[in-house]
Amino acid sequence: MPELPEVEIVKRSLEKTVTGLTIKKVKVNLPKMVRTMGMQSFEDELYNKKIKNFARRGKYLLVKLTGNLTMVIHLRMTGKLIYCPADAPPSKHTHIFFELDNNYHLRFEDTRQFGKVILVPTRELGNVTGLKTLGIEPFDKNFTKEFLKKHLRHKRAKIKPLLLDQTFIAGLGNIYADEILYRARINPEKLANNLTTREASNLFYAIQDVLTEGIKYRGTTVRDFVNGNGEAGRYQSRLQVYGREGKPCPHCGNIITRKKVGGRSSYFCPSCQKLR
DNA sequence: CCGTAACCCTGCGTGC
DNA sequence: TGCACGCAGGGTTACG
Repeated sequence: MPELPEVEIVKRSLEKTVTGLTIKKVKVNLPKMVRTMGMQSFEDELYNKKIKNFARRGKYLLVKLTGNLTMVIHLRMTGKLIYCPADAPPSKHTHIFFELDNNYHLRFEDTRQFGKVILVPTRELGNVTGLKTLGIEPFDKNFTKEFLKKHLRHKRAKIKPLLLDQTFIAGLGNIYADEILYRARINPEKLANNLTTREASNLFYAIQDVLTEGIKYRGTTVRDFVNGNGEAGRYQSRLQVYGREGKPCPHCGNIITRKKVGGRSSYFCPSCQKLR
């Protein structure tokens, strides 16, 4: 499931392959995957637009095009962007074809159809639902341990659901949230305002370190994540707790538990991450 | 303010 | 072997 590191990896691979190319034709097989803001036709508006550059905000990928247009792409759980030769056979879940001027395609595939591609005039990016309410970037210079501590102080929510709240910090999903809490030795159900200064500080470093490692290992492929070239990530081999229910904690050897917290499966070590 | 659940959807694991 | 079922998941929205 693409979280910040996976979206960053997709961004970096597409930057290399499709920057500077021009979209010659767009074919949308599943119209609900697509939306436009203030335009009638997704296909028509994209005709002859050149791909200028890429950006990422939280789990959103932003594709900047000529004509002052931006494509806002959210992969949700199973969305993929694949750069491939025009004659490569499409998968049965390929919903959008972007035909480029070099006889290659950029394709959007999404098994579960939760993803979205929104075409928007760049000046209206601030009106895109989800994007406009995003919280701070984990690698923003203003995201510091003081910032984190200060904002945790008056939150009464459990820390895990809070980490997943995109309007608080942008880009964390279920896998990295569990890995971060494990690294910081914090129980997912601990209330945010009960975290000590030390714990808040540990949490801050865990957020940046775990995400940095996720990027370094090119993302986590649990089911089917691939980058823009169809290559899997390698961070799944580094996971300490996520998906490891019943297995020994790498630190203390006790058994890793799974429990629903805020409606999401949460994996943690009950002895390293005490509620206390 | 916070928690819970529904919604969108397909694939997969489980149990009969 | 096959079928029915339930669960998983991100983010938004609705409701208590």
